[in-house]
Amino acid sequence: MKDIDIDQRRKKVLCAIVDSYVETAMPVGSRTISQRFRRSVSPATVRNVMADLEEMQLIMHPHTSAGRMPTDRGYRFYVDSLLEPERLTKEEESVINKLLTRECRDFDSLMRASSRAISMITNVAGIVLTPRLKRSIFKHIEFISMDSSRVLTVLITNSGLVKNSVMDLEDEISRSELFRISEFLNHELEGISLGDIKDYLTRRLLEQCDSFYNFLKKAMLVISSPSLLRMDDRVYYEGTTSLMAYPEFKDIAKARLFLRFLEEGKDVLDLFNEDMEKEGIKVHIGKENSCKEIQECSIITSNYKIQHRTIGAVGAIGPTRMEYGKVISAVSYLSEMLGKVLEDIG
Amino acid sequence: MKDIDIDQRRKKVLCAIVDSYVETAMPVGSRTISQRFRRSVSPATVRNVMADLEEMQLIMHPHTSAGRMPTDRGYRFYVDSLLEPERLTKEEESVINKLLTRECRDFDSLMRASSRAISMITNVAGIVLTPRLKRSIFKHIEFISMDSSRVLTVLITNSGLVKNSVMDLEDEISRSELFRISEFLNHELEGISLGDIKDYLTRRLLEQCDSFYNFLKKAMLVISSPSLLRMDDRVYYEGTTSLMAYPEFKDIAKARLFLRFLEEGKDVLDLFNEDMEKEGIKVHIGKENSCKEIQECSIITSNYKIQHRTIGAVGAIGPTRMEYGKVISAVSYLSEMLGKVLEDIG
DNA sequence: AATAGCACTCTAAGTATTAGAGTGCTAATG
DNA sequence: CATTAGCACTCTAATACTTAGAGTGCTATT
Repeated sequence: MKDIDIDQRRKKVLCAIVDSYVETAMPVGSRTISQRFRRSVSPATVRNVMADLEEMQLIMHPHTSAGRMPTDRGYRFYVDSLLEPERLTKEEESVINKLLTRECRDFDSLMRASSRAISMITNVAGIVLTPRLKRSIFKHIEFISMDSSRVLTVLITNSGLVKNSVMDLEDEISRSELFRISEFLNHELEGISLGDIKDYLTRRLLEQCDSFYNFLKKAMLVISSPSLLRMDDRVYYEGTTSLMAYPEFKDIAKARLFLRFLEEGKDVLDLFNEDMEKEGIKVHIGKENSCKEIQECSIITSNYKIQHRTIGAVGAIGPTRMEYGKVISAVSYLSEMLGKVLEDIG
Repeated sequence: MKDIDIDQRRKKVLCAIVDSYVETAMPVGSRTISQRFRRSVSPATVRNVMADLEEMQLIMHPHTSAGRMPTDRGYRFYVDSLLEPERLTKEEESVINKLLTRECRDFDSLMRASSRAISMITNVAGIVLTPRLKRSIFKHIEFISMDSSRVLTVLITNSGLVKNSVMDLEDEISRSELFRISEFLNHELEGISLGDIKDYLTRRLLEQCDSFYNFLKKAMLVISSPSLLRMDDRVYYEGTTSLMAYPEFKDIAKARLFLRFLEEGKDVLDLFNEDMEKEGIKVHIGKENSCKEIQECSIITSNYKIQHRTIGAVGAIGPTRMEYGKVISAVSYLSEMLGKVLEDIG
């Protein structure tokens, strides 16, 4: 190893430190690294390299006589520059495939199966956001009379999401009118994204006059029913129990704060929504996260798409000390598969 | 206190031990009890009573020089004979009411709000089972064409549960036939419980002959679509994070087993299903539970009803050391309210 | 530049000590 | 006779003390 570029060696050492620390959760000593390289370098040399890496703030000391562990910056460098892309094994892929196809009948199950799939393969918590209603595309609407004053609206989107909501009509609109409205909407809104519907109808409204005007207005009233297009974006997560086995969560108070953070859901939702604007795999490491509850955690996210349109996001969360390679591949693969499954059932 | 029936005193002491232990989680000494009775009895006397209670296996010693704590039998006696029924405060009731009415638009939210309501008020985990499909009553069915081969079935029950499921038709049944089938079913099945539908149709089938026979057979095929009446009974639970604050869960390994137990869900479902056959509030204390993961926990369950028919169950789970009075009232009140809310939206 | 050697540091695990909370028993008391 | 005071005894949990060993950083050597 003598004639290797010094920077190359630094990289290798950092890599070894990360790998070893991820595996054992113990600060890594120079002896260990030396052995990892089959003694082709002495511990003393490794110590010198380590001193350099520490100066670069890529690794740190918990105390004088302890080994080194990666800093957030260290992980960042590892993820950006050292990690070569890997694929899940055939077995792992088939676990995901089976789970998704088995549970795809019902939307709720599919979401839960997806988050469970990630957590099973990566051993960290899996997170799945339901398809954003606003990004989904209108497919069909149908009104079903429940009793004298109430109507069940069934809205079908291209993501296979069927949204039921009950409307109180109070006799403003007759049944026959409602039937005409549904015919009109089904014809008119084909292929329009739910987020654009109101704008679209408003524009139509301005173009029209007289007799059709009132009809359109009623149609608009119906489609604007608060519960119908209301965001009920939900965060599914699973696998927190596996997380509790990590030494990082041995302090139950910390574990509790973390769980509360997930249970609360708001911040998770915001984070994922923000990430959804960007393409590809996103990685947030430790202190890079603005929420203090998860500053010792890392989050990996990815979008899933239907017909090349991003409609939702999946991800994983666990301690900063995680197997980034595997988690990234799992999140990536799942996002792809979930898109496909949704496309099939949509 | 001298001239009080000796049994009466034992009861009071047991009661005091339970109350104090529930509050502090520390074994209760004779001094403490004596003070609780404003020194009307001396610690020595209390010690004698305690010795009796211990002989009856209602309380125990963790070790010689520690105070007493209730045994499972002790809690059982406390719950059955000592606890007088209490009501939630107006504030607590209004917390439940607000939560349920605010989240009642959508079924999933309602279930989650219910479990959260229990956990918020009792500080233990709240559990809610979705209305059993088989116990619900048929209200309306509608078929919506999705594409050439698939049909979305929308089944509405009296519990407001709207069940969507997709059917692959493969041209066995024409659209017009399907329409006639829905009209037939809507007319015929009014008021029949979903669990009885198959039997009912089979009976009808045997009565009929010739032309109508084939029609009935197709109707039956449709209603028997595996995903339609398939049990997808689900367990909602919330409030596990509050649970983690209890000293009982300071051992993270135990906490993990417990969480896994809930996450798994199967055993919870079985337990609640079994309890559903019985009326009123059911209490399972510690070792009375057959699942070893929860033998240091107690479970309180109650049914909820629509039109006097039991269709589901709610409950709470926490450490045996819980405020039984409050938890029982909360579960009881919630089950009542949930039934009402479901009746309203059904 | 790489390595061996060595003094030095710090933790974590094990051991010892001790204060005090609480008991159970016995004898005294109204 | 039920109740109580007194007292010796027990056990825990907290604190302090000790020590082995893992690992470093520096210096001298190859």
